[in-house]
Parts: sequence; structure tokens; C-alpha cells
Amino acid sequence: MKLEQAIQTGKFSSDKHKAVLNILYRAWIVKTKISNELKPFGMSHEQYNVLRILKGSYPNAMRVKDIGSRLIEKSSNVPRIIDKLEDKKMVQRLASPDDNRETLISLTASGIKILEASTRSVQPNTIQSLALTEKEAATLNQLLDKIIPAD
Amino acid sequence: MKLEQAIQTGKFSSDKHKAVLNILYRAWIVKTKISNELKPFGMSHEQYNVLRILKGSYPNAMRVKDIGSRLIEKSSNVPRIIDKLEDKKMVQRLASPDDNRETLISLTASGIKILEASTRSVQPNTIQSLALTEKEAATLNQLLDKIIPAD
DNA sequence: ATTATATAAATGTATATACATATATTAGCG
DNA sequence: CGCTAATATATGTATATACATTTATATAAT
Repeated sequence: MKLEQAIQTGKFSSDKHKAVLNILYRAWIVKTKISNELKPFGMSHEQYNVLRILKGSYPNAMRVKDIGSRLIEKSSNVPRIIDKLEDKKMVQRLASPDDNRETLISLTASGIKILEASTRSVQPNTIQSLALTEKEAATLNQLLDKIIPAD
Repeated sequence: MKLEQAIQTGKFSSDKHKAVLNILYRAWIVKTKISNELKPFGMSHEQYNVLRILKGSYPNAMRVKDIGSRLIEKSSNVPRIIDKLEDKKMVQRLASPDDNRETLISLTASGIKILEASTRSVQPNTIQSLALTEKEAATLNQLLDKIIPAD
């Protein structure tokens, strides 16, 4: 769907302005879709992201702060997300051998299983179904990488 | 900043996959920036969006549902956002002459003033500062319009 | 060694989001 | 007309987000 239909607007002051709204809209769509796919697994989008990050270093555990640095939304409250995942026995907290301030987090066996099952549900309905060629996706990435200055 | 740096990741399984994460990341950056600019005005991003929508039809009032249909995030709770804006005397609720189920919302004079002041703060730090030409923005919009299927 | 500073994680808190339900009113249909 | 269904808004509720504060530990400086 075009942005114009989605927000019932005919005109934008510039393509730049439209691009900002468009990014916000596409992000909202993607998040909503992923959340819906995750619902049967009793998992929020952010919990899913943490599991995926943990899988990246599996079978090694990760420090809470390193999980945070890999999350897209930097204001996420990682300890609270871990709490939820721990309640569901999908991850476990371990003491760090070299620094007692740190907590190490590792995926449990059931965490991996649920992650894999949920990924099989999420991927085809989000990433894979995108109506873009790889070449277009590459162009999109170049523009997105360029769009936000400094930082 | 490139996405790779932002989320400390070297590789993505495909450009398509990266594009999805990239959209989520850029949206988060934009929302954070706008929220920061709005903070001195005591307004949330969503409250700001509603004011901008109302300005589009000013001096005509708008129905709650029509405001909702123009918002990017469709799960927004419009009556609650209106509550907050009404508390701050930036909008007012009016009875609808042709349907008593409806509520009409209109900007107040002070609402317009605050909206204009906040826009002067938001625009240069978000839209205008984007490191994109209008042509690039147009390409970006084409790709974004294409990316999400059906709906 | 003792104090100050920095860091890591957890906790507290206010607001926002997502979604379900309730209330009021209108429209449709026998 | 009287009943049902649909619509518009508001309210309720659980969780998430954003951000400040607290607690514990480690590092640095004198």
C-alpha cells in the first residue's frame, strides 16, 4: 500500500518529508506484523530480538550490556526483557567469572526450540515476503544508511 | 551512521533482511530525535502528530475517527491523546451537529502557536537535515512504497 | 589503603501502546 | 415501529518504553 492511502494524504511538502513519514509507517507495519506472528508463542517483539541476539553467540553466554548494544531500540530495558524470558525458562542468568557486576545470559534448550519455531513463523511473513529484489534492497539500504546524519 | 555500527553486526543473511532492520532502526532514530525536540514543549510525538493533522483542516474541526485514519500508527488511542491535548488547552472537543456519537476536535489559538513553535524546532533537526537529495528521497519512497505487500 | 569515580545491572516510575470492553447513538430490517 | 446490528467514542487493563535512581562492584588517584 502506498503511504498516501495509508495516511489519507494527497500531498507532502517534499520527497524528503514524505520519506520520513514513510520510514515511520513501514517500521510500524513491520513491527505489527512481527508482533502478530509472535503472539501464539507468547513473546513480544523485543523479547524475540534478544533471543536472536543470544543465538548469534550461542553456545556462548552474553553480557547484558552487549545484548543492549546490539538492539535496534537503544532505550530498551534489557534486564526487564531478560526477566520475562527467564520466567519462561527461555534464558538463564549466570554469574560472570571475571567481573561480579556483570550478568551473563544464555539461551536454554527450550529457548532455542521456541526461537526456531517462532522464526519459521516470522520470516516468511515478514522478510521473505518483501516485494523487493535483492538489488532494490541494496539500494534501499544505501539510502537508509545515508539518511541520518552524524551520530 | 551505518546500521552495522549501530547494532554491532557484521553480516546480514540478505539485503532484504538488512533492509527490514534498517527501516526499524531509522524509524527509531527519527522518533527519538523528534521526541527530544518536543520535550521542551511538554508534548509527545503522537500528540504532535495529532496537532499537525488538525492543522491540516484548520479552521475546520475534525472527527476523532478521521484523525485516527491519518495517523501513521493505527493502534494509537486517539481519545486519550485528545485528553492530554485538551488538558493543555491546545484542542477542544465540540459536539457534532449531525451525529451525536461523534466528537469534533478543533485546535485552539494557543494550540496553533505552540504547534508552530515546536515545528520550527522539529523540522530543521529532522526532515531538513536529512543527508539526501530530493531525487534520492524520491527513490527511497518508491522502494518503501513497494516493500510492504498487499494490505 | 582510602576515597572518589566509573561501570554494570537492577529497580522504580510515569507515560504510551496495544487491545478488550463498555456506553451511547444511529442505521437497517422484519 | 421495535428489535438487532453497526458505528463512534470513551474507558479499562496489561505490558512496553523512556528515563531516573539505586545497588553492587571495580578501577583510578592521592
